[in-house]
Amino acid sequence: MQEEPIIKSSISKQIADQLRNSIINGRFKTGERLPTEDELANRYGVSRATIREALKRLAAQNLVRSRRGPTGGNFVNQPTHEELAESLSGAATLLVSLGSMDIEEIVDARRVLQGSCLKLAAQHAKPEQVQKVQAALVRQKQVGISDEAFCHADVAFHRALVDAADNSMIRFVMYTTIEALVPITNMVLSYVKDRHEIIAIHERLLSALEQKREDELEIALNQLLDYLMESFRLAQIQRSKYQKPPSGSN
Amino acid sequence: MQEEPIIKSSISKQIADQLRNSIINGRFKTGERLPTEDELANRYGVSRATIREALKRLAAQNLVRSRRGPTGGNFVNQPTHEELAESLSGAATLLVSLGSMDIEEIVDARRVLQGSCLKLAAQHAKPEQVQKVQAALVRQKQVGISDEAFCHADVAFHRALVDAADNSMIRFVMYTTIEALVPITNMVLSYVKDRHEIIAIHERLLSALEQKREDELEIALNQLLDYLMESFRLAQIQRSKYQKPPSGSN
DNA sequence: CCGATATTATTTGTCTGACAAATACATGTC
DNA sequence: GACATGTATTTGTCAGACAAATAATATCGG
Repeated sequence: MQEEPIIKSSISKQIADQLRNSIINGRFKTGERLPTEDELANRYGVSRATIREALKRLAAQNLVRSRRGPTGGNFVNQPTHEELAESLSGAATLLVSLGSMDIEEIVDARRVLQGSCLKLAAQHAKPEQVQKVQAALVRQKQVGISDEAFCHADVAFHRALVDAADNSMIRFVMYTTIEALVPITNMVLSYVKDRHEIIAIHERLLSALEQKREDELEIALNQLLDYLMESFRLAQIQRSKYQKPPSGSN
Repeated sequence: MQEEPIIKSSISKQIADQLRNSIINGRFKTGERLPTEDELANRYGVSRATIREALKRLAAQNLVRSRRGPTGGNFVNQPTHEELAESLSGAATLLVSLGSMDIEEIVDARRVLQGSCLKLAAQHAKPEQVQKVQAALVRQKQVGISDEAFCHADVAFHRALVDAADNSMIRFVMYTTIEALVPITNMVLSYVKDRHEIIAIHERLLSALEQKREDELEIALNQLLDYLMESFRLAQIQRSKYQKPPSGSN
C-alpha cells in the first residue's frame, strides 16, 4: 500500500479535507486559532496560496473565520444556527432556481413536515415562543408595508412557528423548507395584491396554537398552502398573458 | 450614494457572492463554462489569485467544477442529489460533533419527521422503490459483514425508505436527519454486538410498507428509535466504566 | 507616575510573474 | 489511415513581494 498513489483531486482540496477532519475530530477545537498560513504552508510543504485556497473552501462552509493582525489568524468557527440556516436555505433556493425541485413537491413536503411540526409546537410551545409568533403577525399586519417587508415578516412568522416546536434538528430542516418557498411567495405577492387572506389564515394558526388545537392547526395549514398553490397558478396564467411563452427555449 | 464605500468583507468573498448570484439568476446557466480565470481577473480588475480564492469558495459549495486543458475551465455545476445530500449531511455531522444538537433532539425529530415520511411512502411507494428497500435489508442481513458495512447498509435502507415517499424536498431534508444519526449508530454498534433486534424491526418496517399499513409503520419506527436510544444509554454507561471521566481534560 | 501618541511586529489580503500539468487539436510520419 | 508528436490553452502550484489591519510596545509630555 503506497502512500497516496492515485490522487486525482487537487492538493488544496485534500488539505481542506484534512483540516476539516481535524476540526470534526476535535484536534482543532472551536474558537481555537490554527497555525498561521506560513506555518501551515511549511508543515504541508506547499505554498501559501495553496493553503489559502484550502482555507477559503472551509470559509465558504463557515468553518473558519479569519482576522488580521498580531492576535489574528484563522479561527475555527462554531457556526451559529443562523449561519447554518442561511447556508442551508442557500442550498435550497439554489435547488429551486436550478429547477431540481418543483413547487408541488415543496408544498407537499411542507404540508407533511410542517404538519408534524405544528403538532409538536402545540404540545411544547412556551408562552414566550407563542408571543414571538404573535409579534411577527403584528408586524405583518401593518398597513402600507412593502412587499419585501411583508415577505420578511412572513418568514419570521413561520420561523417563530417552527421555533415553538422547540427542537434544533427540526428547526434546522424546517427553516430550509420555508426558505425554499420564499421566491414563490414573493412572486405570488407581486400578482395577488390582497394580503387579507394570508393574514386571516395566519391569525387562525395563531389562535389554534394558543388553544393547543392540533386539528385546527392542520386545517389552517392546509388552507394556507392550498391558497398559495392556487395563487401561484393564477400568477402563472397572468404571467403567460403578458409575456409570451418561450417557444424555443434553448 | 457612492459605489461601495463601506465594504468590510474581502474582495474574494464579494466576487464569490457576485458569481453566485449570477448563477442563481441564470446569467450563467448550468453546465456552461465561465470565463477563464485570466479574463475574470481582468474583468474585475483583480489578480488571478483573488479570482481563484473566489472560485474555490464556490467549489466548496459544489457550485462550480474545474477542468484543465484547452476545452477546460470552470463550469457551473448542477449539483446532483447525491452531492447535495453529501454536503447537507456534512453540515449535520458537524453540528452533532460540535455539540450543537443533542441526541434526544435528533431522535425526536426523526420520530416526527420520518413518521410523516413513512405515511407518504405507504401511499406513494412504487414497486421498484419497495424493492430497493428490500435489497438494502438483504445486504444488511449478510452474516459476517463488518460494522462499517452494516452501518452503510443501514443508511441505504433508511434512504430507500425515504425515497419511497417520492418527494425531492422530503428526501433532501430526511437524508440530513438520517446522516446526523450515523455517528451515534456507529457508536452503538460497537458496543451492542447483536444486530438481530435492528434487523427484526427493519423487517417489520418492510412488511408494513408492502402492506401499506401506516399504523404498523409508525409503531415499528418508534420501536426502532426507542431501541436506539436505550442502546445509546447503555453504551454511554459502559463507556464511562472503562474510560475514566475526563476530570481535568486539558 | 500617567496618558496620549507614535512605532513596531505580526498576520492576513492582494498582486505579480512564472512554471508545471493536463488535455484537446493539429501536424507529421510511416 | 493509424499512430506518434508537437503545440496551444487552461487550470494548478509556486515564490516573493507589498498593502492593510491591528495589538503590543515604546516614546514623550504633563
